[in-house]
Amino acid sequence: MEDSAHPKRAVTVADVAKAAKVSKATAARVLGGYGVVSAKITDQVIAAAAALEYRPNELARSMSTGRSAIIGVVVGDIENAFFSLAVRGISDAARLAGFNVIIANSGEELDAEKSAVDLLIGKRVDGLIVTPARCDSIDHLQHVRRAGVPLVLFDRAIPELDVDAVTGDDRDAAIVATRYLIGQGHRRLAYVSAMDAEGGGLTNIGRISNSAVRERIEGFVGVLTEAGLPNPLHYVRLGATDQHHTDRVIKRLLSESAAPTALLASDSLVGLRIFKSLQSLGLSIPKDVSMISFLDADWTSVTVPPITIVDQRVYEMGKLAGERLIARIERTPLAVERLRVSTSLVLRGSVATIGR
Amino acid sequence: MEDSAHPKRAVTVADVAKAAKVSKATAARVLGGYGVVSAKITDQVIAAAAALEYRPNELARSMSTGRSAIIGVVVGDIENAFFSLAVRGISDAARLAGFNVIIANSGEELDAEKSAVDLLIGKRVDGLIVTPARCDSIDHLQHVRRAGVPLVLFDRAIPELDVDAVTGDDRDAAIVATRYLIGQGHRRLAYVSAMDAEGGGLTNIGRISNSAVRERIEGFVGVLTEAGLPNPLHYVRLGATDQHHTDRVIKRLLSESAAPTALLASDSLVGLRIFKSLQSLGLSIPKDVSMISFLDADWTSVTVPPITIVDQRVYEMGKLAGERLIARIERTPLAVERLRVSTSLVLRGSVATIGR
DNA sequence: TAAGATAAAGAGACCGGTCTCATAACATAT
DNA sequence: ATATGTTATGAGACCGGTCTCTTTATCTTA
Repeated sequence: MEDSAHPKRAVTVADVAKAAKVSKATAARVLGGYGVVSAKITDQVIAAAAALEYRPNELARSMSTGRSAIIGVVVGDIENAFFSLAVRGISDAARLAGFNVIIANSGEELDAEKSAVDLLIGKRVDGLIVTPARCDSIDHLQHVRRAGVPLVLFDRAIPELDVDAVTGDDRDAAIVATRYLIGQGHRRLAYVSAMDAEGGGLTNIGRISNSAVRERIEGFVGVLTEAGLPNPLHYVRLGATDQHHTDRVIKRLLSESAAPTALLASDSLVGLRIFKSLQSLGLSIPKDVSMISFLDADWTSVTVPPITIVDQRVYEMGKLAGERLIARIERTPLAVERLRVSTSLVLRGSVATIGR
Repeated sequence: MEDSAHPKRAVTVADVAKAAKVSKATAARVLGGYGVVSAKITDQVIAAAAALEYRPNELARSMSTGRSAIIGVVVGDIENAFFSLAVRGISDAARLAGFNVIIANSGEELDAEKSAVDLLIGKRVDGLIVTPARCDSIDHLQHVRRAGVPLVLFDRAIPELDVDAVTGDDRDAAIVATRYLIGQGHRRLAYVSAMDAEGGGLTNIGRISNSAVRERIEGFVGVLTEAGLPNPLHYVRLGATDQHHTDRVIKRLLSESAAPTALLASDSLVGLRIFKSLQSLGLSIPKDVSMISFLDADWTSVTVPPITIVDQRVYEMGKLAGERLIARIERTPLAVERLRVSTSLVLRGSVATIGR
């Protein structure tokens, strides 16, 4: 009984060596799978290791080799379907190459992101995939580079940082979705994002610190402008951070004199909140308001009507990021680039055609 | 340029010590935050460390202290909302206590689970939370205990293994849901699970290797038996592993002569698949068929009708598991126990009252 | 002012692997 | 028989921290 009371020093190569009556170096060669050892001795060592239930101490191994076979991932919020799908893609790529994954959550907060990065560097991960919360604070990321740890940005690019990035083709996605809505006869469209509304209104798109958000808004605004629609910036609304705030944003938006007839949701969480807001306002989709959401989330296909979405192929994005990072870790010579994963519009039933 | 070309040996305490003109031991005391050092020397060392951008090597630290401040988590499938919520609960508990989390996926397969456990033990995690894929193969888990690593089981208990477990109150949940359906006048109910149907039919409940699944089925069958309803085992259907298989299971089930009027889905993924199956069969919920799903997933509240669910409070389960493990790691004296997190039935609109 | 107590800094072993280099044993060539 | 090469094993340094033990400097107190 009380197994755990005796912390029972773990079995080491030295123990195995002694049991097999060989030197530590020889036992290590067998157990570590390197160097040359005769068949007879190999068997002895393996038998001894099995008898003692030897398990290598990966920590010690990492210390001397300098490689941990771990890749670190810093995401905004694991609970978000976007990230959990991405993580699966990354994990799959990692496993295929013999790497493991440590996940850390930033909660989209810069400080948490910094300490997560520090911690993972401290654990001597072989490489890092980061979803930067902001693209204007890059000291900690530059330090990663200076430390010689390969880095791949995910979902958001930072041009000033000379490093690989895997993102969706956000501008294009927004353009396609917006054009589609205009094609269906909509003339007043709004883009709703969960980004924190610092100060409230949006004045300068260029200042948006998150490239994915910025590019989508640029695409959206660009199409509106190109179509000669008035006051596009007015139709970009931020701050849909939770159900309560979303309700407020949507309510205000729809009670304005030139209320939009179609809404574009920046991600599936915002989309779900908007859907619920509309539901609670007693509005029917798409009769009263049309909507399009980003990300092919579970819920979008079972609502009435099912939601037209921009499919981001997040799993592929994650896999690509993982593969890219591993290529860097293995020093494959590659130019630094931004990999864009194309998106596609999946038409379902949440967009009405407006008569002309 | 080419920062990463020079792998640039990381800065160590020795480097900092040299720069601060003190001994390695003294620098280590300052940097490691232990022992006693004068204010003046402390400042010198801190300044040197900052100038050199020293980052402690946690690997080395773990080697000498024997503690890694990491807890390992082996889950069935991160992509499943159940697990990603649980992981958030675990992570939150961990962060509060200064621990980090490594997540490994088993894909609900025993071999993958074994190697994940081995790997995490190899990384010298301070403790382990495992969702055992099967409750009848416990060698690898027993080895964890023998290695002196604290272990907490999650979602599924294994009585033969004298170790803490955090689960939902699965039997009770199934009983409450089943009784509710019967109370609404249903007389033919089916329980549909994603568990692999080895050989097809279910013959012996006691043999089900997953305690959560078994207890729910026991609860379900128990209530049916108690209500005098015929042939309860016949109404337990396994193998709803993907949309295709679920379609087949549901189609067959509903085309039988004594087809059920209500379905109980074992988790939210199965629930979603059932919902889609019913939709594609042109059946209306709850007019044609009633259903209840486990887990308060996103999609369940936005369907028409919204789905009545058994709320499992997964976040709390995860948090509890994390806290329990940390208590074990810190050698808090506690009796080994099974912690059951109670569930509650959330009535929405997917269950019809059948006239009598 | 010398003896003892106390505080601060240094020296070096240790954790458990990897890996270089030295050595021993044996085979082949001259 | 001696020189040379090849191969298997052993000895021990090293990775970057922690931590014990020793030494040195400072402070009391008689």
